[in-house]
Amino acid sequence: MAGGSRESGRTVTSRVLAILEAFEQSRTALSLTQISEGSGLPLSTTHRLVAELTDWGFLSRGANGRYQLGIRLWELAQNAGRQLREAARPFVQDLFSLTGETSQLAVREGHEVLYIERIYGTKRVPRASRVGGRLPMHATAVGKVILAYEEEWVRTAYLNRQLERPTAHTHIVPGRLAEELDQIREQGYATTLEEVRLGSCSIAVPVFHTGRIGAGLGLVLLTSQAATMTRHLPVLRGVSAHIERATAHIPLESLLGSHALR
Amino acid sequence: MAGGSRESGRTVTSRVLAILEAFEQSRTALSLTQISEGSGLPLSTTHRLVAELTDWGFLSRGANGRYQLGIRLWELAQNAGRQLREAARPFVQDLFSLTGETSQLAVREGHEVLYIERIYGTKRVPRASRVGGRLPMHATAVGKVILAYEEEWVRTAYLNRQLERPTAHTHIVPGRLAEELDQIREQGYATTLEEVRLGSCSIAVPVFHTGRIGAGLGLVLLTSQAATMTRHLPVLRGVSAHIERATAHIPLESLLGSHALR
DNA sequence: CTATTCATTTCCACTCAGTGGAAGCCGAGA
DNA sequence: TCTCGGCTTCCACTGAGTGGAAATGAATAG
Repeated sequence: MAGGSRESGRTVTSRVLAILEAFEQSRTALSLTQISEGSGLPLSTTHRLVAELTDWGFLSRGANGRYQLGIRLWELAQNAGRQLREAARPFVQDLFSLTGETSQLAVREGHEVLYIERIYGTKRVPRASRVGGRLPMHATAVGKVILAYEEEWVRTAYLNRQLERPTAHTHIVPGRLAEELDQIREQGYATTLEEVRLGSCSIAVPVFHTGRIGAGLGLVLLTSQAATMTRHLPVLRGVSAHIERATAHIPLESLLGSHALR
Repeated sequence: MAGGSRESGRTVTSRVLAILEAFEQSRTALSLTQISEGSGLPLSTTHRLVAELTDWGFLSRGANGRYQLGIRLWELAQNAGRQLREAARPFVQDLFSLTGETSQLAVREGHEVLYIERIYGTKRVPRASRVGGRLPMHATAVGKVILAYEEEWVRTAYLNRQLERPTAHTHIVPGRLAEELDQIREQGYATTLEEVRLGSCSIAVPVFHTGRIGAGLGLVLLTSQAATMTRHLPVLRGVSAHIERATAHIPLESLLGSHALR
């Protein structure tokens, strides 16, 4: 396993995966040439591999000749972390039903939070996150609450970097952030106010798993609701406790902390 | 492209994909040996490829040494059909909020319905389908409604096979099914009564896209509700119309009908 | 503590699948 | 008709991939 392999050149496997990952950057369908450029592979090689991936349904080709990730890939990937998501989902749904606010569940992946569940209606949607999407930890409530309860070395490593600043309200001074995390751990919840996107604020509580922090459960609200956000705390805590119970028996080592801190 | 390639042996790509697909059969984590058997590859080959997939996060290894599909794969695959799912999701959420019943959206994939959205709370859950899961079309309301509006040759091809029978209530006589499909097209909705699983019934309406049938939108209820199911029709139709409007601009060729009828 | 068994990991000489430059093709526009 | 850009096909070369076999490790019994 040794060091990084990502040099995107040696093995066939790496070429195949590089092709798939090329689709993460752009949200539109890609032409063969674009895939070739995005993956750094010669055109003819790309052509051959793409054709085979398409055969298997891992890529699909639209009417315009462009390619997209295929439904087979999606279908297959639904099995990843399925136990966890299926166990947690109805509770997140309950959280939404009880609050009427955008509800989300996220875990840490490296230096970011990865949203694994997100429920919202057609009404208010100040969306920044999405299921399967990532955001920096220090800009989100779920991220901060996870970071706050993480082991010390994770916190330290995290703060010891250049921190992104999505909006002018994002806290990026390491010292003050460290204090904020301490306070979060004391009070048992985290909040943000327009730190990832203007117009929205958020609040989140921790979800524990086998004694360690496992995930963050939170709500996103319009900034106008910021003052009264904390009224949702009882519900958040109740739902969190339910999720903890429902997922206690599920082995997560494979999901969490696997990618340490890249 | 020519004929089928699935012979699971020739190319490296096929070996890699065979390994990934090995995880679809079993819901538990797999040992190396199991993956080797499941994919039909020699152990040492499996070992090498699995190691590389793990490096990339497409597989992950639990504490017990067993492998599972990795979160990276899931994350990547969230981009497949994302436009469609993100557009439709809040409306399915609304359907759930308005009815309080398990709400689902499904498309046709070959001879089966593939559930792409499913929303339910912690209460009643007579679950048979799941997001990313498949069921035979003739046993489900969403499936029947899709089949009913499909082009003639699709219907014919479908009925011209041995039809599975999950429960004793499943309709599997081709002639009678054809009649039922005609009736569904006339009345504009389909129902089932314990046809996929005892204890539950369902009702579904069509969702059109560029003039053709695109998906099925439905509810699953307890059998005790069967008699009054149709009271949800107005809501179902309203939500369906909203989904049609919201997805009209999204190109779907790449999703639907791609895998004709395997 | 040793023997046995079964799963995983490592090794390495052989060879065929994969490669990619180049040429051919095709459709759109001038 | 000619041109251009992107896609597809071809094919001789070669090193990435292969897989049998042996080493290692973990688990259990004797």
